[in-house]
Amino acid sequence: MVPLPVTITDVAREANVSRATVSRVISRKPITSEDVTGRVLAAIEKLGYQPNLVARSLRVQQSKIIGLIISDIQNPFYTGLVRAVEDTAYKNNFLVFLCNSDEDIEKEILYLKLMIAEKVAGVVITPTQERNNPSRMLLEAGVPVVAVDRSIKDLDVDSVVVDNYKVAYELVEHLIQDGHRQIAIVSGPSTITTSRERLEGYTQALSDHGLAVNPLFIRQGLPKEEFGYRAVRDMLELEQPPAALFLVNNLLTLGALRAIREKGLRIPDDIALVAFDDINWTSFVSPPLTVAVQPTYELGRRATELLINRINDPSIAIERQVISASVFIQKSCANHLLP
Amino acid sequence: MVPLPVTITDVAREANVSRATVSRVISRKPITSEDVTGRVLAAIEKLGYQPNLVARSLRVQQSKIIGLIISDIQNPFYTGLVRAVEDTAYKNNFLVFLCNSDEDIEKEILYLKLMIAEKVAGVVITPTQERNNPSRMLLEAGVPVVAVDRSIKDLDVDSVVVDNYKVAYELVEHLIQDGHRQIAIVSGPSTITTSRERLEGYTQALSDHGLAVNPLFIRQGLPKEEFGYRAVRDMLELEQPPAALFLVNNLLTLGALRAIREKGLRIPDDIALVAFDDINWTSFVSPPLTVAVQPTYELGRRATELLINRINDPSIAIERQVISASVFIQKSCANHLLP
DNA sequence: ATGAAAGCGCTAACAA
DNA sequence: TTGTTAGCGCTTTCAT
Repeated sequence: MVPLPVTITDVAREANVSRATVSRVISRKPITSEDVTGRVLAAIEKLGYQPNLVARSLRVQQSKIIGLIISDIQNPFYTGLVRAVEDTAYKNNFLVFLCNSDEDIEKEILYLKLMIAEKVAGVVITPTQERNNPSRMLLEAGVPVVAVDRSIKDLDVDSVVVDNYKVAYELVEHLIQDGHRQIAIVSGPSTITTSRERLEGYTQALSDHGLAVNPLFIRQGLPKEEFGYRAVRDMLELEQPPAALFLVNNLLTLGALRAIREKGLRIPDDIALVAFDDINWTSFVSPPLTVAVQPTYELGRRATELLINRINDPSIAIERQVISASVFIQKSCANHLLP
Repeated sequence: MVPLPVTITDVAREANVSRATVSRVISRKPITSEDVTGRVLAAIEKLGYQPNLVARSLRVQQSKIIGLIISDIQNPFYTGLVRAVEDTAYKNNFLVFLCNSDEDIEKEILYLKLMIAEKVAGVVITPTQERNNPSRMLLEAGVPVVAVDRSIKDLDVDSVVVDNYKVAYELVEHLIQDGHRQIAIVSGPSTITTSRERLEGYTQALSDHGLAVNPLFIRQGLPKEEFGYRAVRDMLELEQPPAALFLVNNLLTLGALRAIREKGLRIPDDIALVAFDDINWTSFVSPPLTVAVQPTYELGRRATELLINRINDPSIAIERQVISASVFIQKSCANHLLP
């Protein structure tokens, strides 16, 4: 019951060679004779030797581990992204540390420090703040970083993002073209890249079409279900409630749907709705929602590839990739006032 | 741009003490004088020292990392579980390696070897196979294991599972009490604990109520959306199609819903349905489905606590915790043939 | 209460 | 082609 770990020394003794030679065989250095290679391999097999990666990491001063710091794995949006990171890491023989930061900058900092302490090879992160981001610590410690989904200002890192401004603009413009004038937005705080950019797309679309921006129709809060519910419920109580809603993410949309249902309103007859993010039950909601589906898997895949490329060659140029989201026009935004 | 890592030696020099003393201060050994402690702390602060956890792990022969091997993070069922594992690990100052095994035993083995090689403190796993499970390797290497959601036969490990047999029995019995006779099941392969137990609950409920078990009504395959779709589509083509369906997980249910909709059938008028797993869009499907909601977060939390307890004291008795799932009876199982 | 020294398992110079 | 040796950064005896 005392599991004595078999080390490289045991293998060396068993194969009658030095530890260095065993090491060479393991790392497939093409400088070992067939005879010796065979003996070592046999000894490894016989003893059931597993190399100690911790020792190797210490010695070579870098590990085959990448850190993934995201806001919340339970958000369906991030699930696909996480899966992509894991898949891509797996293909390249990396393991991944999963860390949930919960939009909490202190928690994010704590995890960043742990990533440095664990000497990870690199980090993929959805930064909580756009400005003054603590990821700077990583760079100072020489750990490559890739920002995904959200950007980091004034920090020279690779990033993979969606064209939030443009897509938001399109969604809102679509509502306008359907004849809507009273369009409200429910968004996250402007410290988050995506929230800020989507809000900008919204206001720009309104003013480009000569529509006034009504402050009562702009709600910003924690981008979670609860806030989506409260914001929409409140706005529906207004003297002049909005006729159309723009929800900037899936959780807010969930909350909005709850408020709308509670109020007994129907989509799109009583209120129109467009939103960011696929919600995998979209096709079961009637009518289907008009949404901008984000390529979450692609985001994660590209971010991880970027990171691994940089790990392999830190000198390559910083890259910023922008992917487009696909807008699916569906019935949820029709305007019943029009013919 | 060359980030020179500051080590314990640098701190020692700065504080004019030995490395041993710095180490003592860091690990809060209560045997350092106030004077020295202060100097060391100041030096750490000044130099921005971060301990190298890899070196520590090598030295103390164990890390503050746990491995999590699950079938697929993209399955909503596992998302809550993963989150719980991460939360609990975080509270206890552990990091977690996220590994997707994809029901692939080879991939599972590869990850298990990596966990051993990385010298993790313990592993939480949803084993792919009930029998002859490769987790044996972990135990032989002295790494504690906790099985969650599924069990491992003939291996002495802690586990946290749901009472699948009982819950399945209840769901099927409910259909029977609603007057259904032609009840089909779509399940996973019997090598997976949960699939086997739920199938057993199904057959037992049928025979306890004097109903024959129709082999045509038992479908087993990869527990994914695609198989759910194919299995239900095929059965609906039968001369004598089933009048009620029992889906043993969320993905299969998704597939079933697709097949049912494609066929133009309505629930429960044309076909009744009960299922395992919450599907977060349940409340938006009309009518709401009768489902057994599994306490996924609780599963993950308890499993991780069990694991950490065992890491702290390997001598404690093996524990098997069984949690109950909550059955939500909703309209999806009503029998239109009855008054 | 503190320091000196050894060693965790591995890899990489350097020698042979 | 192979072996010898040193050392990655840390903790922990054992002295003092």
